[in-house]
Amino acid sequence: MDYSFNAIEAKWRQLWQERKTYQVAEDHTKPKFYVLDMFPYPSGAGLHVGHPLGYIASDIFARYKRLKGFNVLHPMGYDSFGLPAEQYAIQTGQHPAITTKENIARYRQQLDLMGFSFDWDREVRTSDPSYYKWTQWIFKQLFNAYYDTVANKALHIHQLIAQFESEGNTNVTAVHECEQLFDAAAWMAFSPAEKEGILQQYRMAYLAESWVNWCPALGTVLANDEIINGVSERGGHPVEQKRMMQWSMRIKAYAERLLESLNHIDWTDALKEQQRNWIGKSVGSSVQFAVKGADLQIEVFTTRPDTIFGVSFMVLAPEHPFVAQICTVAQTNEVQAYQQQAMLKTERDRQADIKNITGAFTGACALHPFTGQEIPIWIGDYVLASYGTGAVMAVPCGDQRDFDFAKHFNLSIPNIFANQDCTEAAYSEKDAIIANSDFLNGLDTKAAMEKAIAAIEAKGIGQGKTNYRLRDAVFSRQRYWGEPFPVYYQDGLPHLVEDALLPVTLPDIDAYLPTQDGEPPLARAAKEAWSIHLGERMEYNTMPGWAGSSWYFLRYMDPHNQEAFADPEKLAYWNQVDLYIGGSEHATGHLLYARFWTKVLYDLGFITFDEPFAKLINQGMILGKSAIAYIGPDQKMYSLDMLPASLDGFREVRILIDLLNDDDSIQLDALKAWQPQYTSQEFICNAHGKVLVKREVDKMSKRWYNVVTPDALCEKYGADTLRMYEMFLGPLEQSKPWDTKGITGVHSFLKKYWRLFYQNGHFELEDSQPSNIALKTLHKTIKKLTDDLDRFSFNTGVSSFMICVNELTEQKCNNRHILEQLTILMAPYAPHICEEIWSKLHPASAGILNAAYPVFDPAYLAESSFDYPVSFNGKMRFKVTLELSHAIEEVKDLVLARPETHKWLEGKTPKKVIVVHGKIVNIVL
RNA sequence: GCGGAUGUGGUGAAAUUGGUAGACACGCCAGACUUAGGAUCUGGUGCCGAGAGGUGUGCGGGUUCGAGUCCCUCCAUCCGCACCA
Repeated sequence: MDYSFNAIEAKWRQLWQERKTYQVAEDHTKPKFYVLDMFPYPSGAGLHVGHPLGYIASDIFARYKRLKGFNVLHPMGYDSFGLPAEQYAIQTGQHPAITTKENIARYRQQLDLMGFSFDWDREVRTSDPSYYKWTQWIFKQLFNAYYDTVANKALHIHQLIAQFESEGNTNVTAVHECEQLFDAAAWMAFSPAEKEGILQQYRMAYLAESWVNWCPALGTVLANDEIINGVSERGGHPVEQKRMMQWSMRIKAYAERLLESLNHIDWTDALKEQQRNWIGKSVGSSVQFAVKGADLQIEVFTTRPDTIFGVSFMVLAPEHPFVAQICTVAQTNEVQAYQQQAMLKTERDRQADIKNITGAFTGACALHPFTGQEIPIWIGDYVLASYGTGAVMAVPCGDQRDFDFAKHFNLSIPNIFANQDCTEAAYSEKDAIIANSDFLNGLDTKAAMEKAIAAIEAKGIGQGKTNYRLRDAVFSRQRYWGEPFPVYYQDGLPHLVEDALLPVTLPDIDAYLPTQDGEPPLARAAKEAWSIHLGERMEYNTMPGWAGSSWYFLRYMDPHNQEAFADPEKLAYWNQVDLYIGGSEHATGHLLYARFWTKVLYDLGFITFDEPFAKLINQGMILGKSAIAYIGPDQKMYSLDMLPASLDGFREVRILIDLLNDDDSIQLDALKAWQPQYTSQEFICNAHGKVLVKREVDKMSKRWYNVVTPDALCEKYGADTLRMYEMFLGPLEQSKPWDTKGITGVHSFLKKYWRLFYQNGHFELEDSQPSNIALKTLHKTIKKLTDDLDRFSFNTGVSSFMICVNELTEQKCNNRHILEQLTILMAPYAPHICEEIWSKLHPASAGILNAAYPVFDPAYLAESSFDYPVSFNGKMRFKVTLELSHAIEEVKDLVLARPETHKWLEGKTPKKVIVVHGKIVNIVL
């Protein structure tokens, strides 16, 4: 009987749904296991074969854990706020909610085809008011929190206010930006506006000015990737750097904890390293340099206070607030011109372009704090306003960028290292002895640092300091399709909307664009359009994409709760995510923010764990294979093998891969029908009358015409085949190109597996005691499979099944026990076919996931002899089968006595013979 | 520029702890069955060589009895870099 996968899969999809096979609830009699996928943004293009890769892996693992007796939480939802829907709305006027709903429906349809064991009753959508009500609620907790450096955790802002009221802020131990000192009386005398202004400098969620990419023509802020070569991607308008009042999150307060607890989670070293670098801890010192003839102190942060005597100039970021004040009249034009120029560059451009050294002299000088020497103050765009203090003390002999700058502008490069030459390049190693440095002479870096910091502190011009590259996270977006803030303004001050009035829902507006005067789209909403309208106005910004995704894993635990973001008992039961699978592109965005919010919620007592994802695996990207055709100067399309030696005047065009035959030739009629420019295309065919294309690996994307969707493959080969093939492609973590051709191998394998159960066209199994050889095959497979699953090696798992089925076919095995055990092993990978077989084996069973996972017995694999590979100088020459009972010395003698050994010895005496028992023999000549 | 990853047959890959390189598939070649094949089955297939054999894991060095695996240098490709998600 044939393996009719379409019928089988449709049947089980329906039965699983009817029986609610994958619904879970808290069950204290079983150990819990939480398997999570990074939820998708539902784009208009639907899913391509790359998207489900991680979902298949996590589904296999979730099913495996269920078979192992765990209560498995395996949910799915949608990260459904985002720019693409908004852009589409701008173009068409269609409300993003409609687009989003349609896209989700399409995603769901595609996901259902693949047979995932998601508990869909727990679905969440970040754009659903019942969900973002709680995103707003969490924002409120952040607004009402500050970070106490002694308790080393976030505390409620009431505690801070109480302290202000009783003693002012002189003894406050909080992370803040408040430079003003006040006592209790002064605090009590402040106006509400003054009080709030001060509190903003302590709150975890606060309003402050930040630098943004402002596009005046579009009236909006742009992301770096919306800017191409300094102009907006849409429309090509100029973009400039601008300060703007924005909501921010004080994630910097958590820098040390985010760094430290990386040591306690099971993520790859690569990913942890990326987060460590992102947080960018550096230990050094702050130093103040007085400006000559002005009452100004320029503060710098340096990681090398030991090199302070090597300072020969200073560089400020072009945006540094002092620039205008210190610039001399003579230099004003040059400096302003340079500022203009720098303003047009994005930060990334400024960092990437180190070949073009640019800068301008302000005309002003600073005074060296120890020598009193005059130090010219320059501005240069290699210094970033957003890192450190936006100013550096330049030590050209010790820092390559400073060195290059000095060379370019002909500034002096004093050498402060004994026995190091600094005429050609800076010496940035930390192993030199300091010289020409007054009281630091003769010290090594470490000792010099300590002494320099002590001197700096003694002089009162700075202190030892730890700096982090991590910046506070900007939390406002001037967009429509995001969470509204639970905030209104009264007398110009932000106030929170009370809990009972949440959620503040998105008001309808007439166009999804900024207003004429550059206000965000929500400023267009009429008062009545808001679900709540308080004070003078509501907050017009919306939250960023990462707001909803920073806590969604918690909502899955209790998705319909209307009283809390989740029931504390359920939070305690499901606890951390045990396995999280998703793309590595989220390494420093989502994964850091989710850790941050988790820690805040932990500090405030809402959850009992302070890391969200105990174990994390990154799946690689599936790439597409584009089809590239060549069009000659004569406008004819040339077959790849008909191209002339010189391609002058030729252009490459990408054509839809669906228009190709298996041999990479174009279906010419289909091409002509595809796009109007090809309607009367002429071709230069090869000798076989074909037009071949070149295949090239690109990102899988609509724009390269190389997208392969799961739908058609499910239809043609079945979901089980597709699931196994995606796993078979290679290691989960690696990127790899998609090639549909290979899928037939996996499909044949499933057919071969199916045939094992059939004799003369009937489903028929024999019940006798299984043979030793079949038991050996089975147990070898059990061992390999469990080992592979434990290290998340899904591709080798599929190979093991193939080997097993090949061997059982060879053995003509039709034994019930063997095939039943194999079926349980395979159920996580190919759930439909295994469920179908299981239902034939056990018609009364509630489903294969209730079966017991096979247990490995090493007794079946015991061997008495081994094929020793015999190598000469490490090259394997022949094999000798020997009993494993032979000791090492006996093996050596037996091998040396062999005639083959004599042949390879070529009359020489072995210098050494190495025998590793049960592994190898190596004879050294 | 900074940070991370990856380089093994024609292709996707395997080799889990330093111990037989290329398992398992795709493709290709030869054959069987068939009216037919995008079905099924059998055999072969890293490269050079008629063969013996030589050679081979991005390049170049090193450690070791033994290196795809460890160390150093270089090269190439991909991903991220704070408002794409």
